[in-house]
Order: sequence, then C-alpha cells, then structure tokens
Amino acid sequence: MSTPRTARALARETLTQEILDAARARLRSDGPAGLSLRAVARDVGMVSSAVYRYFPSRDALLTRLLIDSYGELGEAVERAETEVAREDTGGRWLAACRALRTWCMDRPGDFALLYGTPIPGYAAPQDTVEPATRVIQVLARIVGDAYADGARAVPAPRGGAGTDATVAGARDFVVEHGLARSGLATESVVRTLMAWSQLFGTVSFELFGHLAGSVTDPARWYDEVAIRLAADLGIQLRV
Amino acid sequence: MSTPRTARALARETLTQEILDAARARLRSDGPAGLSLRAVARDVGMVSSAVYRYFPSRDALLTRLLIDSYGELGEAVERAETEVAREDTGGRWLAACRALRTWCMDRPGDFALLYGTPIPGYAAPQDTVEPATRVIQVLARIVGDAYADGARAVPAPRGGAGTDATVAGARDFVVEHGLARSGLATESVVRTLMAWSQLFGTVSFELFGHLAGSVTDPARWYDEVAIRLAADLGIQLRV
DNA sequence: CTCGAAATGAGAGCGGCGCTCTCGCAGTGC
DNA sequence: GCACTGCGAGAGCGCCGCTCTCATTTCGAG
Repeated sequence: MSTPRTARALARETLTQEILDAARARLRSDGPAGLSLRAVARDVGMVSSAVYRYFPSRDALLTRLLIDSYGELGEAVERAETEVAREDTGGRWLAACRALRTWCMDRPGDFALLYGTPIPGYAAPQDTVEPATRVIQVLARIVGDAYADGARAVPAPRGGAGTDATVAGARDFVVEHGLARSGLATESVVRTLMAWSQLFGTVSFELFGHLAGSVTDPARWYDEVAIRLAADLGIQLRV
Repeated sequence: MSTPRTARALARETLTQEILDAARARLRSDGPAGLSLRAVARDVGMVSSAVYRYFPSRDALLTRLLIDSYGELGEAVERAETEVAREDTGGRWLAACRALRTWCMDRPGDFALLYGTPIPGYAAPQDTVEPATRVIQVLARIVGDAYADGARAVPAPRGGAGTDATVAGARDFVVEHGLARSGLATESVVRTLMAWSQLFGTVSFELFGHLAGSVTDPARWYDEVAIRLAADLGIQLRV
C-alpha cells in the first residue's frame, strides 16, 4: 500500500494490480464462473503458475474482486446520493436507487459475483461482510434522515406476527453505524430492509431476464418500484 | 413418452431417466456450476462419452433439469394453494408464498439453477419460458380471484410516471392465461409483479446469506413480507 | 431368416481448467 | 561476496466438456 522501497516490491505491486485489472476485465466479459486464472495469466503475459505468487488461489482472487466491487458499488450509490441536497430525502432516495440499478446493469458480471449464485465450494471470508453492507447503509441513512424530518413509514397491516425480535440485528446495525440521528422506529427498519430486497429482486429479475415479456421499459418500471418504496417509507418525493 | 415398442427404446427411456435422476442428485448436492457430466456418467456406471448418446451436451441436460424444476416448483406452489378453500384468497396467498420459500430452501441447487446467475455461455431455450411462468401464474390467479371478490390494491402514490404502457405485456399475459375472471386493474397487475420480485428477492437474500446478521428468524420475516404484500394487493387475511 | 443399417457403449484423445512441485535466475540484505 | 529469498517457467496431476473411432448389439426390411 505505501511507497515500495525496492524494485522487487514495486514490481510486485504493479503486477498485482495488472492481474487484478485483467481479472476484472474477464469478470466483466465472462462472468464469475467463466473467470479462469489461466486466462488471466495469459492476458498479463504470464504462465499460470506464476500468478500463484500473487494470489494463493482462484478463490483469493475472487475474494479480492468481490471486496473491490462491493466498494465500487457502495461508492457509486453513495456518490449519487450525496450529490442531491441533503434535505431532499426523496431525491436522495431516488438517486441512490437509480445509481444501484445503473451500476448493476453496466456490470452484470460484477452483479453476479456480488449477489448471484455463490460459487460452489466458495465461502465468502469475513472481510467481505463489512463492504457488503455499504448499499444498505446508504439506504438506511436516507431513511434515518427522513425519519428525523418527520417521515413515518406506513404502519404494518394487521395480522403480522410482530417483527421487533426478528430485526433486532438490523436495529443494532443501524445504531452501531450511526445511520439514524435520533432513533428509528422498528417499522422503518423493517420497511428499509424489505425495500432493499425488493430493489435487489427487481434488478436481478431484469438482469437475468425474468421480466422479459412482462415489462417493456425496465428503467421506468424500476423507478416505479423505487417511488412506491419511498411512499411506504413515508419519504416525500418532490414532484 | 408413450409405451416403447422395442427393448432398445425401453432401455433408452430407462437410462435417460437414470441419467436425469443422477444429474438431479448432483444438482442438489453440488449446485448447477458443480454439475459435471462426467460425474453423472460415473454415477450411472457409464463412460462419459456414452451419456452423449442421450444428451447432446451438458447444456441440454441442464435445460431438461431446468424445465423439470420449474414444473416441480410450480406444482408445489399450486398444490399448496389449491389445498386452501377457494374463497379464502388470503389463505391461498399465504400458502402459495410459503410453499415458494419452502421449496427453494429445500433445494438451493435447483433455486440457483432457476433464478441464480445464468451459466456463462448458456442461453435458456424457448421451451423453458412457459414453465418458468407457473409461479407468477398462481400468484396472478389468486390476485384475480381476490379482485373479483372486491379486493382492491392500494393506489399508487403520486409521482409515478404511469405504468400502463410499461406492464402491457403483463396484462396480456394475465388475459391470455385466463388468470382473472373479470378483468384486473392495472394497479393490481403492477403490484402482483412487484410482489413476485419482492418474494424472490427475500428468498434469494436468505439463501445466499445477505440477511445474515439482520434477520434472526427468516421464516417469520418472510411471512411478514408475504402479509404486507397481501395488504398492498388488498387481499384480506383471516386473523 | 438374413443381412445391411442404425443405435449403443467403451476407449483414446484434444484442449482447457485449478493447483503443485521443481528448477534456474535475479534481486536483496548482511 | 554470499547466502537467502522472491520469482517465472515448465512439467505434471486429476478434473472438465466434447469428439472420434471401433466393436458389439439390436432392429427392421426384404
């Protein structure tokens, strides 16, 4: 990470990055399952065994890509959201949602890596957990800000079994990460989490072709989803 | 399919089924990406090249599994739904939703095949489209019946861009398949489609570990999702 | 019943995969 | 200057999907 002192350390850093870049290109073009360490090696002009000097296994390479992609997605969503005036929570919500979709559509390979079928025999190590939560953190912060401004989620319908205990972990998460300035009703936590999985489901369906034939304009459809979710959360959208 | 006349035809049918069974077992244990034709061949006591007499490629085998799995899932959801009294649309909705989750949790490999990352270089052929729609058909039929009984979806929030054109394909689908006895408001179509992707997103998050740490009781959480979706659709749940 | 055609299964082989091991070379620190 | 370590190349292991050849079996038309 810091400035390398020796020629060897410099070469190592450069080559590691080259491998990562080539791997990312392969990920984009072939998807996670098609990402072969040998092909990456060829791309950087190495023999396959040499790559093992830089990454102990294909899974390690995948993990690194995973973390980086989570970071990129999180940053993209965060950037889109912060470009909107802070008090316009509705605008922030919509911007964040749209940035999420745009990023995923532009990088289906990355999306598959992050949210698709886990690679068989591959368990995401612990250091991927924190980066993985960045998107939901952005969403939760917007909801938290809106809540502080008086936005209230639509109350749960009768018949629910009670969700307080179920989402205790999510509550803790919100508190620990300081995502809500002044508390946050359980109902808002619940609806935020549901909104997140709804957004994911919509993107996934579009990307994997499950909406083909039903929805003609996926961007508009997605917008409609985001707008309704905002309404459920009590977030005002400026018309 | 019909009664085979010759010993050879009988053997062919039997062996085809044996291969499919072995492949399904492999799919269940290793997931779609881990499904190897050679392993399947070993399981049925064949050499790998012999399997190619029955399936022209691994993809063809996968396609067959895909169609069968769609059918099984559709049937499971349908069966659960028809076991509830016809006029109890709320009970039918909840039963269908629960059957969906249960089936997916019991068969993560199948779920990954149906709704996970598409296998690189594999395009699902046309004959998979119809079986793929069975679940949404069941959901739409319940919503259609509820609509006929007077259930009305929660109106769209202000700010929507208008969804009529976007979901025209879905409307046609509902009409063609006779899923609604007496018309169906666009709003109900929209909310049904959104409910479907919400259910999928929730299942996917649970199965792929994206809810870990936030939700302690996934079954209860999923129920809560289903209940809220019913409320959005105006479907009454008997408490 | 016979005989050519078709179906079937085994085996070898091709290129590609992840990964390991060895070997020679070059940069490094003492 | 020298021992040590990092590095790239190459060979090789067992796996994969898939193709081709060849011997055997089964079938159906004459």
